Amino acid sequence: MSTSAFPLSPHNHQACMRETLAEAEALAATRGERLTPLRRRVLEIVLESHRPVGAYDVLGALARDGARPAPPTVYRALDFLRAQGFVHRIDSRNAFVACFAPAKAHRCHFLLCRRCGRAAEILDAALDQALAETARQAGFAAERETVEIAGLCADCREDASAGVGAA
Amino acid sequence: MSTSAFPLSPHNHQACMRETLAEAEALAATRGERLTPLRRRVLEIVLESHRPVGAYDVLGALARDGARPAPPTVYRALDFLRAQGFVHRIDSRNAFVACFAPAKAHRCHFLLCRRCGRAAEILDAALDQALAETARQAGFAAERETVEIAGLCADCREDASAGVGAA
DNA sequence: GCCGGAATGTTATGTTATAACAGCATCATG
DNA sequence: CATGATGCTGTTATAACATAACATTCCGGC
Ligand SMILES: [Zn+2]
Ligand SMILES: [Zn+2]
Ligand SMILES: [Zn+2]
Ligand SMILES: [Zn+2]
Repeated sequence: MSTSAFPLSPHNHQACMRETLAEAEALAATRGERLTPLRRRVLEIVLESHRPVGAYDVLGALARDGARPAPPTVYRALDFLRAQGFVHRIDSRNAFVACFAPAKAHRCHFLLCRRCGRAAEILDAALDQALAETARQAGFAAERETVEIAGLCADCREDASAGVGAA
Repeated sequence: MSTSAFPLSPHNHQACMRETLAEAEALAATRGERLTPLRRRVLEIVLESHRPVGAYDVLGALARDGARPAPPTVYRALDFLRAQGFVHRIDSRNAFVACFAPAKAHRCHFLLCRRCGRAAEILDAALDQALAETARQAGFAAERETVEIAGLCADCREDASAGVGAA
């Protein structure tokens, strides 16, 4: 289970998916929540990459499965997965990304690479602290945070400086 | 010109608007950019409150003026105003808010009150620092940041704890 | 088997945003 | 003044994202 800074470039993503899915199933069972076939399938679809996917991308993937669900079906599944913390929403992209550490309570802060498209969850106590302190100073009671830093990830910076231009 | 933490509850907003608009005009002139009547009017509309407004709200306001522009007209004006830093986008709300300190270079970080609806720009060096450090540690080259903290502002916390329920 | 609640299906519509091209204003230049 | 370049705005159409409202089905408990 990779909780590290940026999703390790060459990692065994099959195992990464499998483990995360198992973790989600265990959590749902513990909580008495029902990870139904549809919800599980939607989670699989979102887990397939570390890139945010749109709700209509999920819809398309389900359609290729043979089912032809309408948008509400997908949004409901995503709502459930979000409520369970299995999936997060990327506000700046109107898209959804899987959480690869759903068991660990955390705030949802992201690095978004504009080149490779990957979204990495940040787990940084100093940042959490700074955000909390900012709110405190303003007398503001924070309830939810959207923190999304867009730019170039380390891998893509290297590629770019090496003059490589992949499609 | 109020650059302070949360837009001071009882402030002279007419003056606040007027000064900010003048500042924007001066900046545009300095930069050789054209703050046309349409763009200026859109800025006025967004300046009318410290609350984020949707593009279609702006469209509605323009319609009430008598013109009946189509969406692209509004989005183009908003794009211009954003490029000039006169307006910021609130990603978590698909809405736009005026910048009341357009002359000052700054990152766009917001406090969003769910009760009064106001958006306050945060100018906090420690937070900027923490975000920069987070990116640096990941080897990430940050280009744009979305930082939006939603919750209850100080005024609204007081009102709530006083049991007051304003419309 | 029957009931009740949860999940999903279905239809329709609402909301946000952009592509593509047409027309017009403004301004420098000859 | 004509001319053309540029940039702003208008217009039409459509794409992309999201939800309301109601029907149906599934599934466990009785
Ligand atoms: Zn992986
Ligand atoms: Zn990258
Ligand atoms: Zn004001
Ligand atoms: Zn408030």
